[in-house]
Amino acid sequence: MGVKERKERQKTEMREAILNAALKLFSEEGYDSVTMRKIADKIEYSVGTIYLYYKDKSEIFYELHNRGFGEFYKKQLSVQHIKDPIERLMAHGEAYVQFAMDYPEYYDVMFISRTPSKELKKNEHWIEGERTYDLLKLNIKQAMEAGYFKGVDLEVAAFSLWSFVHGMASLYVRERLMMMPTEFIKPLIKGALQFLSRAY
Amino acid sequence: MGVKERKERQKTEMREAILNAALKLFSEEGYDSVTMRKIADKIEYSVGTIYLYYKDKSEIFYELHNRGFGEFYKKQLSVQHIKDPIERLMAHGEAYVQFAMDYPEYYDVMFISRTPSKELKKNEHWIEGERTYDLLKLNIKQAMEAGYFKGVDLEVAAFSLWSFVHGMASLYVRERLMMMPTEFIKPLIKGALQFLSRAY
DNA sequence: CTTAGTAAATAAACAAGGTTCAGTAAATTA
DNA sequence: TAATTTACTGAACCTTGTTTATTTACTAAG
Repeated sequence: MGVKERKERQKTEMREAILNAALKLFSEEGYDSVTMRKIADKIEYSVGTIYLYYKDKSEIFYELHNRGFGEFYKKQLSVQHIKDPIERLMAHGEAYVQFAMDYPEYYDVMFISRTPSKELKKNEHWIEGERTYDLLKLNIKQAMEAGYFKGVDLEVAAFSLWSFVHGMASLYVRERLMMMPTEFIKPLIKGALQFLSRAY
Repeated sequence: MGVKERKERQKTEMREAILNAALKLFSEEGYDSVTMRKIADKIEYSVGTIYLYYKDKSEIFYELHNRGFGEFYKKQLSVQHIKDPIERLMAHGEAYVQFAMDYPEYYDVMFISRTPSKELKKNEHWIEGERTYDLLKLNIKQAMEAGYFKGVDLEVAAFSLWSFVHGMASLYVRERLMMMPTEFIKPLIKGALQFLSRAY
């Protein structure tokens, strides 16, 4: 009788397998050069099978995009217990970059990869990102209440901090820091976060 | 006779025509949705003809990319006349981001795209970039001599400033600012540059 | 245990795009 | 004018996303 249940389970397992294969391939080669046939090969099924589980290639992308944001948000929350608003902001920034370094594939899909089908879901999928952006703004606001960021507009501050960490993250993920010795990168990032805090 | 000369001239004219058509199309529709057939249509020749002048689609792109790099460096230099080191640094940053906004396709290959041919041009490529990174360091050093950046390591400062402008540029180029009204983006960038200068 | 019906998976086919190449036309040279 | 070289063409090839007709595997009723 557990037939229906088993089928459900198998269906999600299949969707999972496709997703895993796709994530690996996307981060290794980028959206464009990943073909449906490569994904099919990786999971050892035929091409057509994938279309029984996902509408098209971009749907796979968006699913990964969403999961990435889920993980991401959790990481960001893990820093909220810190009392001092400045320390919390620093930790927030460090968690951001650390996420990119730990899960470069996800970071790539979330913030770097060219998004397929331009107009299609433009608004809808930013909602995911908005949560974490709001968290950043909250932390900045609290720092403001503690006397920091004097005379700075909240939107400007949020945009600045985001740009800053995204800059480091994306240079790292897309291997534009190759001319720096690996062991210097982490200290450089820490130093940069400290440098930025001079502006708080 | 000027036959040879005329042929040379016609050859460069043709290459130029292809480049112009391609640039127009690239900036209108983006690299991926520009087809060789569209370029051919635009210059009113057959598809195959293009391959007599350029090895492949990416060569057209790289040619444009190189021109972009030239423009880039010029843009950066155009700011060097500014006396005040802080104003100069601000203008430097603004020129950086403005370049990315004016030539998003160029910026993309220079600093975002995964490098297609592995080692092939990696070094040569970065040498181009190094020029402008050195320019940034020079400007920071001069600001240091004028009493700014007290207690900040030069490498950290350069990395920070680069990350910052690259962050803004790449969010813009890869369309991650879609949730902001277009007319707010420019002021936001200006505000961010001003905010960063508090750390100087 | 059979068998009709359903679900899952496949292979083949299509369209669109980058690229190649055999052939044609035009220009040049002799 | 004839031979040769150069420029160009467009059909054909290959890859990739997607669809569809068909086959295979499974399920459940009789």
